[in-house]
Amino acid sequence: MADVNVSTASSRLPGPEPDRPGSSGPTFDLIELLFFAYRDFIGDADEVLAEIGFGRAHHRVLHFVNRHPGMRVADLLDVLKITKQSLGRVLRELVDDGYVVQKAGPADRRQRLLYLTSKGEALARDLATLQTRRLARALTECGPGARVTIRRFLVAMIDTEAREEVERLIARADRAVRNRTR
Amino acid sequence: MADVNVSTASSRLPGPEPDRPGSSGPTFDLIELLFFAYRDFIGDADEVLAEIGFGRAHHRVLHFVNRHPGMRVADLLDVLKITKQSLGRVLRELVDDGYVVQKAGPADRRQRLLYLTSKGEALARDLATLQTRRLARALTECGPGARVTIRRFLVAMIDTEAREEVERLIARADRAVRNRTR
DNA sequence: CCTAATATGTCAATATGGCTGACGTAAACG
DNA sequence: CGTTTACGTCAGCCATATTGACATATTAGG
Repeated sequence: MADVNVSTASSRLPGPEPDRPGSSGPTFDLIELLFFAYRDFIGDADEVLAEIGFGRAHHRVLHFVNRHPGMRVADLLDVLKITKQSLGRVLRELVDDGYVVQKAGPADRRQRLLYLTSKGEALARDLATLQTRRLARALTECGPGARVTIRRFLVAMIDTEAREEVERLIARADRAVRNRTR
Repeated sequence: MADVNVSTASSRLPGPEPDRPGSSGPTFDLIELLFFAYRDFIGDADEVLAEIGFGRAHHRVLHFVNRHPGMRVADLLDVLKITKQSLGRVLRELVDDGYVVQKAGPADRRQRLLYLTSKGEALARDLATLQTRRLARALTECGPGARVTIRRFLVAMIDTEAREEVERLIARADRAVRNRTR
């Protein structure tokens, strides 16, 4: 893999050379801020989840099923990029506890399309509210127009190969929400 | 290519509608983008780390010790917000493999001040380079001025109680780096 | 000086959330 | 038919986190 070359190539001694890639560069503080920001962003929901014995894995499933009612298990695996064995455990707990239901696909009955129960929707809404609140607060502090910049930045941070799919995913979910609330 | 779609997508109106009361909120897409952006941001380093049998925990320690040479174990625990038992294992591996050294504090000899070896610095630099490169690319795509907005956003996402400490941490590290490279 | 507090390390047990490999079952497809 | 697809599941492993208890050195205070 190309990363091996990176590792060996830059194994020179650290010195006061002017072109040190890690030297406070213009983005070094952003690395740390991203770490702290993401930790706190996730932390809100973690507390709620811990109370009912769930973790982040459950949150991710709740979130995406909520955004994409009727999505297939395979789709979820693709989005989360985990194995079906890993997902299986989490999904079973969510189903057993009455947060998620699975219905056979109308056209292809092998599919187990995923939906949230009202209980699941309530939890997903609570979690989303916490994160939305933090985001809204942050956006307010950044002033108007910041949203567009920040959205563009987040997209630009995603692997170029994955961007298109992510954008499609979001657009499709937004369309679904529009239909539901119409 | 994908970039065309991205630019058209992000020049569109973001989200369903800018401000819709009672809906899933205008920040819903940002929740997902943050998830994907952070995953890919971390993913670069994960690959390198996996090759030498390390994980994210090692990365975090490398990063902060690199930024704060001579920091105490207690400081690290405070920053990472994990238990010393968890840190212990990771730290031992890093020391055993020659990435980190511990020296007794000059004033208080109970302290084991943490430093990177040149080997540790090389690895930390490699990892930082990957993340810095992604960040720099993303900032470029966002145009000039975006950096300020994004930095402000990331700070605003941090718990208000923790912000001051984080800002101090970053400022101190930047100062240290400036002194080292002078 | 002795005791208490501090900084750190470590042992043991446990949980979560990933992973691989192998196998089963039902349904669709050709 | 037989093959492929969509999904589930069993068994075991690994990484990272947790709590609780205890050990050791060193500093600080009455």
